Amino acid sequence: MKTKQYTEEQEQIARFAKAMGHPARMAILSFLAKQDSCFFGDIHEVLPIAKATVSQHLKELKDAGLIQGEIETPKVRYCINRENWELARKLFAAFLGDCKCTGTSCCG
Amino acid sequence: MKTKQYTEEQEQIARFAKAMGHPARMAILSFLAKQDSCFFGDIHEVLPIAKATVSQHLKELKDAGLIQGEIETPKVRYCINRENWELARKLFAAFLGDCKCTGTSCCG
DNA sequence: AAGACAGTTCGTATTTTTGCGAACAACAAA
DNA sequence: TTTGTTGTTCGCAAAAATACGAACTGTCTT
Repeated sequence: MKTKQYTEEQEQIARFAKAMGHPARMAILSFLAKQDSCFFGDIHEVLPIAKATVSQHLKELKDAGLIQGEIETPKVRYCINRENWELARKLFAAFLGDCKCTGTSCCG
Repeated sequence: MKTKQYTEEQEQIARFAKAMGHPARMAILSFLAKQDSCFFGDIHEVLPIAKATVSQHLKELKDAGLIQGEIETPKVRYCINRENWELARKLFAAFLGDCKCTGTSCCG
């Protein structure tokens, strides 16, 4: 049907997935997931990109809800947003675990 | 370090995530995951976008390895690529299940 | 007041993504 | 041979993503 939009769940997973859809952002998330928290500078240090670009990627991850940051003058502390991280974990697990394809009439 | 690249795992998750990072593609994957397989026309029918656009999204999902398609003249049958789907399931589960953040020194 | 420090924001350039209609290809049916 | 059916590909336009240096903000330190 041409009128129907996408479900809220599809859009939410797409939002999370889009945020995770860049190697630099995956590296940031990996780095943050390994510890309780860290500063912008620590993140910048392990990435091969300019600080302005790091800042932009952090903003996107924050907008997607996967991380959060707070000023700890003169630095900025970033960490995983545990609540949404858990939501993402559940959504991806449910979605990817729900394939009905048996292969019996499948391509290949 | 400015010289290091991203890990293969980070790039692989990013590839899958990028493919899933659009509502239309999530809708396609949802639709395909519900059944063994279906034709292009069935997919086009449930999406609010032009067939050329649907074809493009299908191509991206295929390039990412999440689906596969085969000609069944005069139609084209699409289905989930079970092998990579399972790989994606494992990668996302491992990644999202591996957060060390305790909240003890976390923002918020 | 002047610097130094830690990040963010701005302006800009390049590339990629998204979307569509029109044209096309392949094949079956009339 | 002409027509119809099913999708893909092409060409284009608009929007978004990516990346960077320069400039800026706010807060300490001197």
